[in-house]
Amino acid sequence: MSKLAEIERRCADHKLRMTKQRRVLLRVIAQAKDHPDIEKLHRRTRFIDPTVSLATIYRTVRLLEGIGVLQRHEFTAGRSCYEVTPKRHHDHLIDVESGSVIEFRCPEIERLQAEIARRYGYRIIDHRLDIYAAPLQSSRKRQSS
Amino acid sequence: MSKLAEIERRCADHKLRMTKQRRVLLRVIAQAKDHPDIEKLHRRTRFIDPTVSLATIYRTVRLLEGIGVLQRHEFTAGRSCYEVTPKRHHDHLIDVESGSVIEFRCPEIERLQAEIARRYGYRIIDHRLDIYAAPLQSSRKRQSS
DNA sequence: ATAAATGCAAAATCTTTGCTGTTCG
DNA sequence: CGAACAGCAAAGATTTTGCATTTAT
Repeated sequence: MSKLAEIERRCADHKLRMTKQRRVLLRVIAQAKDHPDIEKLHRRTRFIDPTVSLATIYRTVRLLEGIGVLQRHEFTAGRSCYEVTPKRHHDHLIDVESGSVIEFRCPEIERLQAEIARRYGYRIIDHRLDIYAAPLQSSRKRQSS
Repeated sequence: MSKLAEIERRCADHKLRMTKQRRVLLRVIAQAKDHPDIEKLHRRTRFIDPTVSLATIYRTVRLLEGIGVLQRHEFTAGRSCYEVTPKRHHDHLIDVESGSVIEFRCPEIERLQAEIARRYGYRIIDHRLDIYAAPLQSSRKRQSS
């Protein structure tokens, strides 16, 4: 099942009406390989259908976050960006020079977090681990390790 | 050396002028036991000296962040809050019911992060680990474990 | 048919900034 | 004295919302 079809099914499950604007936005979201912010989503959506308004992007993204289709991040202060909620959780390493984002998993860190929460008498609802880092060989082509 | 005196010294080191408004704000900052946002800082400062303006809070907080006296956090979207940069780094567990914040340290997690960054060819500039959690016995007095 | 969704513009929030007058050093 | 700082109000930036109209089911 394609990512797009899967998202559309989840929208249907939640009784969201499939308008033409939403169809376009969902397509943009499903195709995104990065973590676009609202402005990017709007631009990409408009490229396909210039009539889609900014307000609709905001409203729809908010809905999608509400039903768990999208996940919001705040890599830079005062501006949210989004990704389709991944099947398996991952955290993010943000390249402070290029702004690009690397996704990584570390079950060991997850385990330690749960342990910490438990120690204080809590259960984890959510967590966010963002690593801001600079390439070891700055401003050069990076060689593969 | 008191926390306040220490902060004032660091301001002097950076050639910041010690105005009456700053003196009051620094006192508020040094006394804070929580992670106040701009509005709280303004309110507390005004309580001591009602003439201090919001713009001054913003400008001074920004300066203080710049010289490393303050650290900014974004526990809730679209609103920054601050704490005096701690001597030893720690992360945060946010109680999603009360909004209160628990500070914790986990060197093991730090180590794993550094390892991850290195694996991808990066060195860590900064990182943020916020755990959002609910108390195990919700809405009750928590007993010590 | 009707409840939901859209577009537009206005409003709401949070933060920054231009300007003028004041103050620290 | 001169550069830095303060207050105020206006401007920016991002996000939300009221309202009239359109659309999916």
